[in-house]
Amino acid sequence: MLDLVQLNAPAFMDLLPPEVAKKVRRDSTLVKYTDGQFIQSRGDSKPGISIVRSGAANAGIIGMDGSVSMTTLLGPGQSFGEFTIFTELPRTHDVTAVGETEIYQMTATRFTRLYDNEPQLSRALLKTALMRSHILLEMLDAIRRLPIRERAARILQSMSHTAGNPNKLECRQSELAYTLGVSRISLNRGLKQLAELKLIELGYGEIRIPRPALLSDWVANHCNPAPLAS
Amino acid sequence: MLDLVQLNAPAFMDLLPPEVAKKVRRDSTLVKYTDGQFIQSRGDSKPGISIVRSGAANAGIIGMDGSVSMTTLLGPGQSFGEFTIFTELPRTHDVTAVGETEIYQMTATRFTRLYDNEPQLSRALLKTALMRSHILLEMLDAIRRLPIRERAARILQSMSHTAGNPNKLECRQSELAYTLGVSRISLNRGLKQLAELKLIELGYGEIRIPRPALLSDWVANHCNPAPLAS
DNA sequence: TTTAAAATGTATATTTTTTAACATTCTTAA
DNA sequence: TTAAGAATGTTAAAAAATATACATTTTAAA
Repeated sequence: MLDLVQLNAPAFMDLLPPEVAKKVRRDSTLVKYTDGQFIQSRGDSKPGISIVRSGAANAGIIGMDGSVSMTTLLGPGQSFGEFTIFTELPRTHDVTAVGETEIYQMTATRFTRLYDNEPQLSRALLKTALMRSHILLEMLDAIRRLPIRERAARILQSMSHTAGNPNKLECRQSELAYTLGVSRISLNRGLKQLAELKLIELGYGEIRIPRPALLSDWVANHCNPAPLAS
Repeated sequence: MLDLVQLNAPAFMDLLPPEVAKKVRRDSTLVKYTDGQFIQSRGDSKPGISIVRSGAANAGIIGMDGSVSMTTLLGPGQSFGEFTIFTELPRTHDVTAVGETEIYQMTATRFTRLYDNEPQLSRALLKTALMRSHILLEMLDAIRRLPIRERAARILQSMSHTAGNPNKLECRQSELAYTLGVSRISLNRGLKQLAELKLIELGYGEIRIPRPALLSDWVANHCNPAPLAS
Protein backbone atom coordinates (compact mmCIF):
# COMPACT_ATOMS: atom_id res chain seq x y z
CA MET A 1 0.00 0.00 0.00
CA LEU A 2 1.12 3.46 -0.77
CA ASP A 3 1.89 6.25 1.53
CA LEU A 4 2.62 9.89 1.40
CA VAL A 5 4.21 10.17 4.80
CA GLN A 6 6.50 7.22 4.42
CA LEU A 7 7.59 8.07 0.93
CA ASN A 8 8.79 11.49 1.84
CA ALA A 9 10.07 11.16 5.36
CA PRO A 10 13.50 9.79 6.18
CA ALA A 11 13.71 6.68 8.32
CA PHE A 12 14.35 7.33 11.99
CA MET A 13 17.17 4.82 12.27
CA ASP A 14 18.92 6.30 9.23
CA LEU A 15 19.19 9.61 11.02
CA LEU A 16 21.06 8.14 13.94
CA PRO A 17 24.85 7.79 14.14
CA PRO A 18 25.71 4.06 13.95
CA GLU A 19 26.75 3.78 17.58
CA VAL A 20 23.51 5.32 18.81
CA ALA A 21 21.50 3.07 16.54
CA LYS A 22 23.32 0.15 18.06
CA LYS A 23 22.29 1.21 21.55
CA VAL A 24 18.70 1.53 20.44
CA ARG A 25 18.78 -2.02 19.16
CA ARG A 26 20.51 -3.21 22.31
CA ASP A 27 17.91 -1.73 24.65
CA SER A 28 14.86 -2.96 22.81
CA THR A 29 13.08 -6.28 22.47
CA LEU A 30 12.85 -7.82 19.05
CA VAL A 31 9.35 -9.12 18.39
CA LYS A 32 8.35 -11.17 15.37
CA TYR A 33 4.96 -10.98 13.70
CA THR A 34 3.38 -13.08 11.00
CA ASP A 35 1.54 -11.63 8.04
CA GLY A 36 -1.56 -9.75 9.07
CA GLN A 37 -0.89 -10.01 12.79
CA PHE A 38 -1.82 -7.03 14.96
CA ILE A 39 1.10 -5.03 16.31
CA GLN A 40 -1.00 -2.44 18.07
CA SER A 41 -4.60 -1.24 18.11
CA ARG A 42 -6.09 2.21 17.97
CA GLY A 43 -6.77 3.33 21.51
CA ASP A 44 -3.92 1.42 23.16
CA SER A 45 -2.36 3.59 25.80
CA LYS A 46 0.76 1.75 26.93
CA PRO A 47 3.53 4.14 25.91
CA GLY A 48 6.49 2.98 23.89
CA ILE A 49 8.27 3.24 20.58
CA SER A 50 8.34 0.67 17.79
CA ILE A 51 10.88 0.46 15.00
CA VAL A 52 10.61 -1.78 11.97
CA ARG A 53 13.63 -4.04 11.56
CA SER A 54 12.47 -6.14 8.64
CA GLY A 55 9.25 -6.58 6.72
CA ALA A 56 6.73 -3.79 6.93
CA ALA A 57 4.02 -2.39 9.15
CA ASN A 58 0.70 -1.22 7.81
CA ALA A 59 -0.85 1.63 9.78
CA GLY A 60 -4.46 2.55 9.24
CA ILE A 61 -7.76 3.09 10.94
CA ILE A 62 -10.24 0.27 10.75
CA GLY A 63 -13.85 1.36 10.62
CA MET A 64 -16.75 -0.35 12.32
CA ASP A 65 -17.72 -1.84 8.99
CA GLY A 66 -14.24 -3.25 8.53
CA SER A 67 -13.12 -0.67 6.00
CA VAL A 68 -9.66 0.82 6.39
CA SER A 69 -8.80 4.42 5.75
CA MET A 70 -5.54 6.22 5.30
CA THR A 71 -3.18 3.38 5.09
CA THR A 72 0.48 3.94 5.66
CA LEU A 73 3.24 1.50 5.02
CA LEU A 74 6.24 1.74 7.30
CA GLY A 75 9.43 0.10 6.17
CA PRO A 76 12.74 -0.86 7.78
CA GLY A 77 14.20 1.85 10.00
CA GLN A 78 10.94 3.69 10.40
CA SER A 79 9.42 4.25 13.78
CA PHE A 80 5.91 4.64 15.11
CA GLY A 81 4.19 5.24 18.41
CA GLU A 82 6.91 7.53 19.73
CA PHE A 83 4.34 10.22 20.47
CA THR A 84 2.93 8.07 23.25
CA ILE A 85 6.17 8.60 25.15
CA PHE A 86 6.12 12.38 25.04
CA THR A 87 2.40 13.04 25.20
CA GLU A 88 -0.41 11.35 27.07
CA LEU A 89 -2.28 10.54 23.89
CA PRO A 90 -3.65 7.11 23.02
CA ARG A 91 -2.55 5.42 19.82
CA THR A 92 -4.28 6.65 16.71
CA HIS A 93 -3.76 3.72 14.41
CA ASP A 94 -4.23 0.06 14.02
CA VAL A 95 -0.94 -1.42 12.89
CA THR A 96 -0.58 -4.84 11.34
CA ALA A 97 2.38 -6.73 9.96
CA VAL A 98 2.81 -7.08 6.21
CA GLY A 99 4.53 -10.38 5.64
CA GLU A 100 7.01 -11.75 8.15
CA THR A 101 7.96 -8.70 10.15
CA GLU A 102 10.38 -7.94 12.94
CA ILE A 103 9.83 -4.97 15.20
CA TYR A 104 12.12 -3.48 17.81
CA GLN A 105 9.88 -2.65 20.75
CA MET A 106 11.04 -0.35 23.51
CA THR A 107 9.07 0.70 26.57
CA ALA A 108 8.76 4.36 27.46
CA THR A 109 10.91 4.06 30.56
CA ARG A 110 13.76 2.39 28.72
CA PHE A 111 13.57 4.82 25.86
CA THR A 112 13.50 7.85 28.14
CA ARG A 113 16.65 6.68 29.89
CA LEU A 114 18.45 6.33 26.57
CA TYR A 115 17.03 9.61 25.38
CA ASP A 116 18.50 11.48 28.34
CA ASN A 117 21.99 10.16 27.61
CA GLU A 118 22.02 10.43 23.84
CA PRO A 119 21.32 13.92 22.53
CA GLN A 120 21.47 12.56 18.98
CA LEU A 121 18.24 10.75 19.61
CA SER A 122 16.29 13.94 20.03
CA ARG A 123 17.57 15.35 16.76
CA ALA A 124 16.46 12.31 14.84
CA LEU A 125 13.06 12.26 16.53
CA LEU A 126 12.58 15.96 15.96
CA LYS A 127 13.47 15.75 12.32
CA THR A 128 11.05 12.93 11.61
CA ALA A 129 8.28 14.55 13.64
CA LEU A 130 8.73 17.94 12.01
CA MET A 131 8.89 16.49 8.52
CA ARG A 132 5.80 14.49 9.21
CA SER A 133 3.73 17.45 10.29
CA HIS A 134 5.09 19.46 7.40
CA ILE A 135 3.93 16.83 4.96
CA LEU A 136 0.61 16.43 6.72
CA LEU A 137 -0.01 20.17 6.57
CA GLU A 138 0.71 20.23 2.87
CA MET A 139 -1.54 17.26 2.31
CA LEU A 140 -4.34 18.81 4.31
CA ASP A 141 -4.01 21.97 2.30
CA ALA A 142 -4.09 20.00 -0.94
CA ILE A 143 -7.21 18.09 0.09
CA ARG A 144 -9.00 21.30 0.92
CA ARG A 145 -7.87 23.40 -1.93
CA LEU A 146 -7.03 21.28 -4.94
CA PRO A 147 -9.30 19.32 -7.26
CA ILE A 148 -8.57 15.64 -7.62
CA ARG A 149 -6.58 15.98 -10.81
CA GLU A 150 -4.13 18.37 -9.17
CA ARG A 151 -3.93 16.32 -6.04
CA ALA A 152 -3.09 13.25 -8.09
CA ALA A 153 -0.40 15.11 -10.00
CA ARG A 154 1.12 16.29 -6.78
CA ILE A 155 1.34 12.87 -5.19
CA LEU A 156 2.75 11.35 -8.36
CA GLN A 157 5.38 14.00 -8.53
CA SER A 158 6.42 13.55 -4.91
CA MET A 159 6.48 9.80 -5.37
CA SER A 160 8.63 9.98 -8.46
CA HIS A 161 11.16 11.89 -6.41
CA THR A 162 11.53 9.21 -3.82
CA ALA A 163 10.80 6.02 -5.68
CA GLY A 164 13.61 3.98 -7.19
CA ASN A 165 12.84 4.80 -10.79
CA PRO A 166 11.69 8.37 -11.39
CA ASN A 167 10.06 7.37 -14.69
CA LYS A 168 7.81 4.60 -13.49
CA LEU A 169 5.65 3.99 -10.47
CA GLU A 170 4.32 0.54 -9.76
CA CYS A 171 1.02 0.90 -8.04
CA ARG A 172 -2.65 0.09 -8.34
CA GLN A 173 -4.96 2.95 -9.08
CA SER A 174 -7.14 1.72 -6.25
CA GLU A 175 -4.24 2.10 -3.83
CA LEU A 176 -3.53 5.60 -5.00
CA ALA A 177 -7.19 6.47 -4.63
CA TYR A 178 -7.11 5.08 -1.13
CA THR A 179 -4.16 7.20 -0.17
CA LEU A 180 -5.70 10.34 -1.61
CA GLY A 181 -9.00 9.57 0.06
CA VAL A 182 -11.08 9.54 -3.13
CA SER A 183 -12.90 6.86 -5.09
CA ARG A 184 -11.10 4.86 -7.72
CA ILE A 185 -13.45 6.20 -10.36
CA SER A 186 -12.67 9.81 -9.52
CA LEU A 187 -8.97 9.12 -9.42
CA ASN A 188 -9.13 7.38 -12.78
CA ARG A 189 -10.84 10.40 -14.27
CA GLY A 190 -8.12 12.65 -12.91
CA LEU A 191 -5.35 10.40 -14.17
CA LYS A 192 -6.95 10.27 -17.60
CA GLN A 193 -6.84 14.03 -17.78
CA LEU A 194 -3.19 14.06 -16.79
CA ALA A 195 -2.54 11.47 -19.48
CA GLU A 196 -4.30 13.65 -22.05
CA LEU A 197 -1.96 16.46 -21.06
CA LYS A 198 0.90 14.05 -21.85
CA LEU A 199 2.19 14.38 -18.29
CA ILE A 200 1.85 10.67 -17.54
CA GLU A 201 1.10 7.38 -19.24
CA LEU A 202 -1.19 4.81 -17.70
CA GLY A 203 -0.37 1.14 -17.69
CA TYR A 204 -1.48 -2.02 -15.97
CA GLY A 205 -0.32 -1.69 -12.39
CA GLU A 206 1.99 1.14 -13.27
CA ILE A 207 2.09 4.79 -14.12
CA ARG A 208 4.87 6.05 -16.32
CA ILE A 209 6.26 9.54 -16.08
CA PRO A 210 8.21 9.97 -19.31
CA ARG A 211 9.40 13.47 -18.49
CA PRO A 212 9.38 14.15 -14.74
CA ALA A 213 10.43 17.75 -15.30
CA LEU A 214 7.26 18.37 -17.30
CA LEU A 215 5.15 17.06 -14.45
CA SER A 216 7.05 19.12 -11.93
CA ASP A 217 6.51 22.27 -13.92
CA TRP A 218 2.83 21.59 -14.24
CA VAL A 219 2.50 20.93 -10.51
CA ALA A 220 4.40 24.09 -9.72
CA ASN A 221 2.07 26.10 -11.92
CA HIS A 222 -1.21 24.53 -10.91
CA CYS A 223 -0.85 23.41 -7.32
CA ASN A 224 1.06 26.11 -5.53
CA PRO A 225 -1.17 28.92 -4.36
CA ALA A 226 1.52 31.44 -3.69
CA PRO A 227 4.22 29.45 -5.41
CA LEU A 228 6.99 28.33 -3.12
CA ALA A 229 9.36 30.99 -4.33
CA SER A 230 13.07 30.83 -3.87
CA MET B 1 -9.93 32.94 13.27
CA LEU B 2 -10.25 29.51 14.72
CA ASP B 3 -7.81 26.77 14.76
CA LEU B 4 -7.67 23.14 15.57
CA VAL B 5 -3.96 22.93 16.03
CA GLN B 6 -3.66 25.91 18.27
CA LEU B 7 -6.65 25.06 20.40
CA ASN B 8 -5.36 21.67 21.30
CA ALA B 9 -1.63 22.03 21.40
CA PRO B 10 0.24 23.44 24.37
CA ALA B 11 2.32 26.55 23.86
CA PHE B 12 6.01 25.92 23.35
CA MET B 13 7.14 28.46 25.93
CA ASP B 14 4.80 27.00 28.54
CA LEU B 15 6.57 23.67 28.24
CA LEU B 16 9.95 25.17 29.12
CA PRO B 17 11.31 25.55 32.65
CA PRO B 18 11.38 29.29 33.51
CA GLU B 19 15.16 29.59 33.38
CA VAL B 20 15.33 28.02 29.93
CA ALA B 21 12.54 30.27 28.69
CA LYS B 22 14.54 33.21 29.95
CA LYS B 23 17.55 32.14 27.91
CA VAL B 24 15.38 31.79 24.83
CA ARG B 25 14.16 35.35 25.29
CA ARG B 26 17.68 36.55 25.95
CA ASP B 27 19.10 35.05 22.77
CA SER B 28 16.42 36.26 20.43
CA THR B 29 15.55 39.56 18.82
CA LEU B 30 12.22 41.11 19.65
CA VAL B 31 10.51 42.37 16.51
CA LYS B 32 7.31 44.41 16.48
CA TYR B 33 4.68 44.20 13.77
CA THR B 34 1.60 46.26 13.10
CA ASP B 35 -1.78 44.81 12.27
CA GLY B 36 -1.74 42.90 9.00
CA GLN B 37 1.99 43.17 8.50
CA PHE B 38 3.76 40.17 6.97
CA ILE B 39 5.99 38.22 9.34
CA GLN B 40 7.01 35.61 6.80
CA SER B 41 5.92 34.37 3.40
CA ARG B 42 5.37 30.89 2.06
CA GLY B 43 8.53 29.81 0.31
CA ASP B 44 10.97 31.74 2.48
CA SER B 45 13.94 29.58 3.16
CA LYS B 46 15.99 31.43 5.76
CA PRO B 47 15.90 29.08 8.74
CA GLY B 48 14.89 30.26 12.17
CA ILE B 49 12.29 30.01 14.89
CA SER B 50 9.65 32.57 15.79
CA ILE B 51 7.77 32.79 19.08
CA VAL B 52 4.80 35.02 19.76
CA ARG B 53 5.35 37.32 22.73
CA SER B 54 2.19 39.39 22.51
CA GLY B 55 -0.62 39.82 20.04
CA ALA B 56 -1.21 37.00 17.61
CA ALA B 57 0.07 35.57 14.35
CA ASN B 58 -2.22 34.37 11.62
CA ALA B 59 -0.82 31.52 9.56
CA GLY B 60 -2.43 30.53 6.30
CA ILE B 61 -1.84 29.96 2.64
CA ILE B 62 -2.79 32.75 0.32
CA GLY B 63 -4.01 31.61 -3.05
CA MET B 64 -3.28 33.27 -6.36
CA ASP B 65 -6.75 34.74 -6.28
CA GLY B 66 -6.13 36.20 -2.83
CA SER B 67 -8.18 33.63 -0.97
CA VAL B 68 -6.77 32.19 2.21
CA SER B 69 -7.07 28.60 3.26
CA MET B 70 -6.46 26.82 6.52
CA THR B 71 -5.95 29.68 8.81
CA THR B 72 -4.29 29.15 12.13
CA LEU B 73 -4.07 31.65 14.92
CA LEU B 74 -0.98 31.45 17.06
CA GLY B 75 -1.08 33.12 20.44
CA PRO B 76 1.48 34.12 23.08
CA GLY B 77 4.05 31.43 23.80
CA GLN B 78 3.42 29.55 20.58
CA SER B 79 6.18 28.99 18.09
CA PHE B 80 6.35 28.57 14.36
CA GLY B 81 8.98 27.99 11.71
CA GLU B 82 11.08 25.71 13.89
CA PHE B 83 10.99 23.00 11.25
CA THR B 84 13.19 25.15 9.02
CA ILE B 85 16.01 24.64 11.52
CA PHE B 86 15.90 20.87 11.53
CA THR B 87 14.90 20.18 7.95
CA GLU B 88 15.80 21.83 4.68
CA LEU B 89 12.21 22.63 3.87
CA PRO B 90 10.94 26.04 2.82
CA ARG B 91 8.24 27.74 4.84
CA THR B 92 4.75 26.47 4.17
CA HIS B 93 2.70 29.40 5.37
CA ASP B 94 2.16 33.07 5.01
CA VAL B 95 2.11 34.56 8.48
CA THR B 96 0.72 37.99 9.29
CA ALA B 97 0.34 39.93 12.51
CA VAL B 98 -3.10 40.25 14.08
CA GLY B 99 -3.13 43.57 15.85
CA GLU B 100 0.02 44.97 17.42
CA THR B 101 2.23 41.93 17.72
CA GLU B 102 5.65 41.21 19.19
CA ILE B 103 7.63 38.21 17.99
CA TYR B 104 10.83 36.74 19.36
CA GLN B 105 12.94 35.91 16.33
CA MET B 106 15.92 33.63 16.59
CA THR B 107 18.22 32.55 13.79
CA ALA B 108 18.99 28.90 13.23
CA THR B 109 22.61 29.23 14.32
CA ARG B 110 21.73 30.90 17.60
CA PHE B 111 18.97 28.46 18.31
CA THR B 112 21.14 25.46 17.55
CA ARG B 113 23.76 26.65 20.01
CA LEU B 114 21.16 27.01 22.73
CA TYR B 115 19.61 23.70 21.77
CA ASP B 116 22.87 21.86 22.27
CA ASN B 117 23.25 23.19 25.79
CA GLU B 118 19.68 22.93 26.99
CA PRO B 119 18.22 19.43 26.74
CA GLN B 120 14.89 20.77 27.98
CA LEU B 121 14.47 22.56 24.69
CA SER B 122 14.29 19.36 22.72
CA ARG B 123 11.58 17.94 24.97
CA ALA B 124 9.40 20.98 24.49
CA LEU B 125 9.94 21.00 20.74
CA LEU B 126 9.28 17.30 20.49
CA LYS B 127 6.10 17.51 22.47
CA THR B 128 4.65 20.31 20.37
CA ALA B 129 5.72 18.67 17.11
CA LEU B 130 4.34 15.28 18.07
CA MET B 131 1.06 16.71 19.30
CA ARG B 132 0.74 18.67 16.13
CA SER B 133 1.14 15.71 13.85
CA HIS B 134 -1.16 13.68 16.05
CA ILE B 135 -3.88 16.30 15.70
CA LEU B 136 -3.26 16.65 11.99
CA LEU B 137 -3.55 12.91 11.47
CA GLU B 138 -6.84 12.81 13.30
CA MET B 139 -8.10 15.76 11.32
CA LEU B 140 -7.06 14.19 8.05
CA ASP B 141 -8.83 11.01 8.99
CA ALA B 142 -11.96 12.94 9.90
CA ILE B 143 -11.97 14.83 6.63
CA ARG B 144 -11.69 11.63 4.67
CA ARG B 145 -14.02 9.48 6.61
CA LEU B 146 -16.69 11.57 8.28
CA PRO B 147 -19.61 13.49 6.81
CA ILE B 148 -19.76 17.18 7.59
CA ARG B 149 -22.21 16.84 10.45
CA GLU B 150 -19.92 14.42 12.29
CA ARG B 151 -16.86 16.50 11.57
CA ALA B 152 -18.57 19.54 12.99
CA ALA B 153 -19.58 17.67 16.13
CA ARG B 154 -16.05 16.48 16.61
CA ILE B 155 -14.46 19.88 16.35
CA LEU B 156 -17.06 21.40 18.65
CA GLN B 157 -16.42 18.75 21.20
CA SER B 158 -12.67 19.19 21.11
CA MET B 159 -13.06 22.94 21.32
CA SER B 160 -15.38 22.74 24.29
CA HIS B 161 -12.65 20.81 26.08
CA THR B 162 -10.07 23.50 25.67
CA ALA B 163 -12.10 26.69 25.58
CA GLY B 164 -12.69 28.65 28.74
CA ASN B 165 -16.37 27.84 29.06
CA PRO B 166 -17.30 24.28 28.11
CA ASN B 167 -20.92 25.29 27.56
CA LYS B 168 -20.45 28.07 25.08
CA LEU B 169 -18.20 28.70 22.10
CA GLU B 170 -17.92 32.15 20.67
CA CYS B 171 -17.22 31.82 16.99
CA ARG B 172 -18.62 32.67 13.62
CA GLN B 173 -20.00 29.83 11.58
CA SER B 174 -17.97 31.08 8.66
CA GLU B 175 -14.79 30.68 10.71
CA LEU B 176 -15.71 27.16 11.71
CA ALA B 177 -16.47 26.33 8.09
CA TYR B 178 -13.11 27.70 7.10
CA THR B 179 -11.30 25.56 9.61
CA LEU B 180 -13.16 22.43 8.57
CA GLY B 181 -12.56 23.20 4.92
CA VAL B 182 -16.24 23.29 3.90
CA SER B 183 -18.62 26.00 2.78
CA ARG B 184 -20.57 28.00 5.32
CA ILE B 185 -23.82 26.69 3.89
CA SER B 186 -22.80 23.07 4.31
CA LEU B 187 -21.59 23.70 7.83
CA ASN B 188 -24.83 25.45 8.69
CA ARG B 189 -26.77 22.45 7.48
CA GLY B 190 -24.68 20.17 9.65
CA LEU B 191 -25.04 22.38 12.69
CA LYS B 192 -28.80 22.54 12.16
CA GLN B 193 -28.95 18.77 12.30
CA LEU B 194 -26.91 18.70 15.49
CA ALA B 195 -29.29 21.28 16.93
CA GLU B 196 -32.27 19.13 16.00
CA LEU B 197 -30.63 16.31 17.91
CA LYS B 198 -30.53 18.69 20.91
CA LEU B 199 -26.76 18.34 21.07
CA ILE B 200 -26.12 22.04 20.55
CA GLU B 201 -27.97 25.35 20.36
CA LEU B 202 -27.16 27.93 17.73
CA GLY B 203 -26.91 31.61 18.56
CA TYR B 204 -25.58 34.76 17.01
CA GLY B 205 -21.81 34.44 17.03
CA GLU B 206 -21.97 31.59 19.49
CA ILE B 207 -22.76 27.92 19.81
CA ARG B 208 -24.04 26.66 23.10
CA ILE B 209 -23.41 23.15 24.33
CA PRO B 210 -25.90 22.72 27.15
CA ARG B 211 -24.78 19.21 28.02
CA PRO B 212 -21.20 18.54 26.88
CA ALA B 213 -21.44 14.93 28.02
CA LEU B 214 -24.27 14.35 25.58
CA LEU B 215 -22.18 15.68 22.72
CA SER B 216 -19.20 13.60 23.76
CA ASP B 217 -21.27 10.45 23.83
CA TRP B 218 -22.67 11.16 20.42
CA VAL B 219 -19.21 11.83 19.00
CA ALA B 220 -17.88 8.66 20.56
CA ASN B 221 -20.67 6.66 18.98
CA HIS B 222 -20.67 8.25 15.57
CA CYS B 223 -17.14 9.40 14.84
CA ASN B 224 -14.81 6.74 16.17
CA PRO B 225 -14.28 3.92 13.71
CA ALA B 226 -12.74 1.50 16.13
CA PRO B 227 -13.57 3.54 19.20
CA LEU B 228 -10.56 4.74 21.13
CA ALA B 229 -11.01 2.13 23.78
CA SER B 230 -9.46 2.32 27.19
C1' DT C 1 -3.86 -22.35 -24.58
C1' DT C 2 -7.52 -21.63 -21.83
C1' DT C 3 -9.29 -19.78 -17.88
C1' DA C 4 -9.73 -17.14 -13.78
C1' DA C 5 -8.42 -13.30 -11.40
C1' DA C 6 -6.85 -8.70 -11.23
C1' DA C 7 -6.81 -4.24 -12.85
C1' DT C 8 -8.31 -0.65 -15.73
C1' DG C 9 -11.91 1.90 -18.51
C1' DT C 10 -16.49 3.84 -18.95
C1' DA C 11 -21.41 5.08 -18.59
C1' DT C 12 -25.24 6.46 -15.79
C1' DA C 13 -27.96 7.52 -11.73
C1' DT C 14 -27.59 9.30 -7.21
C1' DT C 15 -25.77 11.82 -3.56
C1' DT C 16 -23.13 15.42 -1.69
C1' DT C 17 -21.31 19.87 -1.80
C1' DT C 18 -20.87 24.29 -3.54
C1' DT C 19 -22.23 28.69 -5.51
C1' DA C 20 -25.19 32.42 -5.76
C1' DA C 21 -28.76 35.04 -4.27
C1' DC C 22 -31.57 36.84 -0.98
C1' DA C 23 -34.35 37.09 3.51
C1' DT C 24 -34.08 37.38 8.29
C1' DT C 25 -32.19 38.20 12.74
C1' DC C 26 -29.08 40.32 15.82
C1' DT C 27 -25.75 43.91 17.39
C1' DT C 28 -23.84 48.24 17.82
C1' DA C 29 -22.92 52.83 17.04
C1' DA C 30 -24.81 57.15 15.47
C1' DT D 1 -34.50 54.69 18.14
C1' DT D 2 -32.87 53.93 14.01
C1' DA D 3 -29.73 52.75 10.49
C1' DA D 4 -25.87 50.04 8.99
C1' DG D 5 -23.31 46.20 9.26
C1' DA D 6 -22.59 41.53 10.64
C1' DA D 7 -24.09 37.06 11.07
C1' DT D 8 -27.30 33.46 10.34
C1' DG D 9 -31.06 31.00 7.69
C1' DT D 10 -32.90 29.26 3.35
C1' DT D 11 -33.63 28.15 -1.34
C1' DA D 12 -32.64 26.67 -6.06
C1' DA D 13 -29.40 25.60 -9.61
C1' DA D 14 -24.89 23.93 -10.82
C1' DA D 15 -20.90 21.23 -10.06
C1' DA D 16 -18.29 17.55 -8.10
C1' DA D 17 -17.82 13.12 -6.36
C1' DT D 18 -19.60 8.58 -5.44
C1' DA D 19 -21.82 4.18 -6.15
C1' DT D 20 -23.20 0.80 -9.21
C1' DA D 21 -22.73 -1.86 -12.95
C1' DC D 22 -20.47 -3.79 -16.54
C1' DA D 23 -16.99 -4.03 -20.50
C1' DT D 24 -12.24 -4.48 -21.63
C1' DT D 25 -7.50 -5.41 -20.99
C1' DT D 26 -3.72 -7.67 -18.79
C1' DT D 27 -1.52 -11.11 -16.08
C1' DA D 28 -0.56 -15.44 -14.36
C1' DA D 29 -1.74 -19.96 -13.22
C1' DA D 30 -3.91 -24.38 -14.55
